[in-house]
Amino acid sequence: MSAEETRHRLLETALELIWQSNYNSVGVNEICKQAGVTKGGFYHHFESKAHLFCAASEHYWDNIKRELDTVLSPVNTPLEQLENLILFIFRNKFNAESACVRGSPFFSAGLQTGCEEPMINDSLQKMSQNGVKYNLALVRSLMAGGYLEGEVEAERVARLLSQYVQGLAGFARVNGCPCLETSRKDIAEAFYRLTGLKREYWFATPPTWGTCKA
Amino acid sequence: MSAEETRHRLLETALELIWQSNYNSVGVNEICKQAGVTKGGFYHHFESKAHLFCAASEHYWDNIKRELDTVLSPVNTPLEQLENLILFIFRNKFNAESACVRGSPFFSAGLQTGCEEPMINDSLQKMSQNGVKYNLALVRSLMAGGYLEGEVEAERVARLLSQYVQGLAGFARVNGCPCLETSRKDIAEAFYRLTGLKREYWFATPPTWGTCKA
DNA sequence: GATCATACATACCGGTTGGTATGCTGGTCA
DNA sequence: TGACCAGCATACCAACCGGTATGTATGATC
Repeated sequence: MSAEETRHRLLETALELIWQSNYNSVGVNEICKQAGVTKGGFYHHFESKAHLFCAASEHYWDNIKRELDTVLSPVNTPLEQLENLILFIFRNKFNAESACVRGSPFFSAGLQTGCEEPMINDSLQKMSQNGVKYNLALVRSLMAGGYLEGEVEAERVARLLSQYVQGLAGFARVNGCPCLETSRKDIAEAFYRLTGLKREYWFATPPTWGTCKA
Repeated sequence: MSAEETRHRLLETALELIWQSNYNSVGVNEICKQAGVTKGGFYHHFESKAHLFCAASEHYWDNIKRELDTVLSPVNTPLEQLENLILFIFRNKFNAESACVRGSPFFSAGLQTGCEEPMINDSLQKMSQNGVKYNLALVRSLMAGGYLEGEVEAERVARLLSQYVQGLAGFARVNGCPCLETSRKDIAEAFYRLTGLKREYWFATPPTWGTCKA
């Protein structure tokens, strides 16, 4: 196993484990064991657990960003962008194969709060604000296209969307995820309502990005 | 200090501490120290940390329920109920004096997830579903009063509200809470949008329950 | 072939965790 | 007056935590 691969596996494993629970309850030992790396290896690549977390969150965002840029690509119409984003969030929050809730460790970053490390809080904040930016872009293009009704304050609506997305995973995790179709409808309807999308466009646009497995 | 008072102080302290962070990162020692109770006292009253948590969540819900029954009292009009609930959530999520985010440990229960104890997950689920029930009652009375536009599926909307509330604290915690007035407007607008409240009623109803300090 | 840095592996550390065993103390009751 | 018991207080435990000190295998460089 090469050095780069070791590092990569630590990042991915940390994501996967924190994904399933949270920062505080995932130990370095567990990450190492799961990744097949010894503690010496861990601390060779990362200064501390907090540093790993920050590196992992950046690594995660790199992937997300690439997908989001596709989802919200200008080649798509605003309505398609909206539908694609809904689909994207749905797919990132729920694991269709195992019908369990993954919960997106950083996008819904608040789940991790409560740790004192300022470095981590900064990292989470950056991640969250990145999400708001993409929502803002979407809302603005919907506005420009005349798809929204009433007067819309774009920044506020973008924030509302982020707040909602933030809560999605937590709610689903606590209450279980009995019906994936329901979850997807929930997300869609929340986005329609929160953006103020005109009724005539509700559930009117087939998604163009990727395929929905559920 | 009487036995009942000791127990009560443990419950309250546990709430306060978990409030500020989460279940995993709050230790029994810290709870005891903060409550002025020794470990022997703790384990005299509670079988385990998990048992304390469950008892605390029930204790918390007892208080919340009493407030919610006032907030959503039938003597208030549906619009007043809506505004009161918004105010209630605002006051429970944000601490006006210290301008910090409290985050309501059980109402937005998902913040705590990631611990393996099934007993705790059950407790959180119960708490979350209680919240949905109250949202459902509100939506139904808004429906009956003709305050909503379009066709509304009450259960879904109630769930959307809970999902949103769930995310509020997490988002605010991560991103800070620079302006309380903004936060309150966010909550209000999200509730108006998610319920589908007719535009003519937006920000039209002065709250009747308690007073807003912010 | 000697040198040397990278990339780990192993063993260990002090501190903290949830939990327990036991001792003590003041009030209740026969 | 002595037995009894709830209601703690104190001391302690094994397990685990994040982190470190040190040893070693391996490939590149001169």
